[in-house]
Amino acid sequence: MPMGLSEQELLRVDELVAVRRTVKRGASLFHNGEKFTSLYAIRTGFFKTTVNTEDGRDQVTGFQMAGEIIGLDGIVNELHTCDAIALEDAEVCVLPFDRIEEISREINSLQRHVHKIMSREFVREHGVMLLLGSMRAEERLAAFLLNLVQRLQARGFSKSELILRMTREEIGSYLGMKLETVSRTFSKFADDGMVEVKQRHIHICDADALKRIVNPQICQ
Amino acid sequence: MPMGLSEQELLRVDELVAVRRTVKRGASLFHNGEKFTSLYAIRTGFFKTTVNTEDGRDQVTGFQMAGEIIGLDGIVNELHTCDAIALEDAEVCVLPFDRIEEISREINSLQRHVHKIMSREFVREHGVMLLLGSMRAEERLAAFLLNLVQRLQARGFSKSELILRMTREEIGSYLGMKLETVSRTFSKFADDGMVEVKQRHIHICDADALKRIVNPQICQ
DNA sequence: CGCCTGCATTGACGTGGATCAATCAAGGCC
DNA sequence: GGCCTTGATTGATCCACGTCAATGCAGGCG
Repeated sequence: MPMGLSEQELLRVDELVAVRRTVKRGASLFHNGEKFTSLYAIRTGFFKTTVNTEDGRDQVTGFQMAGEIIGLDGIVNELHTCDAIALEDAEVCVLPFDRIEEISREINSLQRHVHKIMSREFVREHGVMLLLGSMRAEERLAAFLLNLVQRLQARGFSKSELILRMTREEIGSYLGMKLETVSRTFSKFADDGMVEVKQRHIHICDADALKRIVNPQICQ
Repeated sequence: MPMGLSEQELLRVDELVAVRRTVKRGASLFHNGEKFTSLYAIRTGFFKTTVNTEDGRDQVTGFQMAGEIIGLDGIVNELHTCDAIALEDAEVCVLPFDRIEEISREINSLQRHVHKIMSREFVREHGVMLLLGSMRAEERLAAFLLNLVQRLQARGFSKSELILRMTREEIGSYLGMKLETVSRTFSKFADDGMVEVKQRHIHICDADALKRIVNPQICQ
């Protein structure tokens, strides 16, 4: 949330984030095709977003954790164009979009903040496109792990220990590979001593080695 | 541009789009790392945007034509995070971003319009992620051609005839495949009588067949 | 004009990851 | 406890696409 607001401005923002909603593990926050009214700020829990085409193709477009915003795709057509599914019990703030627009007309720093959130999402998606378009399986999984652990660390969790909230299949869908390949690549990383893998419990032993996989040139 | 503005509002918007800039073929509109100040609305010409990592990886993230907006990625960090290169001589409107924010605080429909432009870009990128993550080479190229021709048609051009402004390598970079595969896939489409290909001149003979490649189930 | 340069095409071959399939581990439930 | 379901691992095989390399084609220029 933006900084340096007056007391009155803070009140306005507070009322924006007043409404909460809980989502059980496996349940959806919104579905493809539903009317778009609000963005959602994740307070606790973990989500995936998936797009699906008429012909049954289906892909995970992102994993979101506490502090992140979902629903941005719905603004254009006032319809959500993806599904948001909770991967563990979650709580979100409901942010009615017309209220966001209204308040951000009054508070410049909120307006700027909203724009930055959107822009950050572009940068993230460009990263995913780079990953999907130009990396090999090992590079993808290494990049994925490093990204996850970095975001968790920013939230105060360990930078070497994590529990995956998603299945191998969901990871594969996100990274454009099959679940078997995800599993094999985890095993290879484990054989090479870079990580320890016990189902969804991951211990990163050698983050630098993972970085070297993603960035062979730079990290020598 | 948004509709239903008063005369005075129109004046405000007009002054926003007053400054023009021309970009020669091969030249850049902005570069990765440059300070972000403005969005750009393409008036004429054709651009590609590319992201590049420190280690020399490089990927085309999109092709933009008249009427489309580039530069959205720069907002977060006030730095551009990709390059925009003109693929033919081009002219753009320079839209200083702080002016956009200022005016959209006054004119609700402009604010909404800006948000929709951003959101549309998310939807587009989700489509690209789906393509990169789950489609095979023929499906990718068919989807690419259909998308291009549809956008050209919306601008009043033929829906069956087009001239590619980019090389096979750039297409491949965008679609996550090698230029040889792009070329071979074009040849295969030509053999099957779906398109005629003469270098960069493309004639689409059977758009439905292309659609069936992308969407086997639906289009029978 | 012939030469050069930058794309594009095409062929031969190798490989990374998909596919198919069996087995295993961990809950959840009666 | 035994049973069932869901997800993960691992092996064997296959093929789509990448790689390497030769050739063709068009435009620009001395």
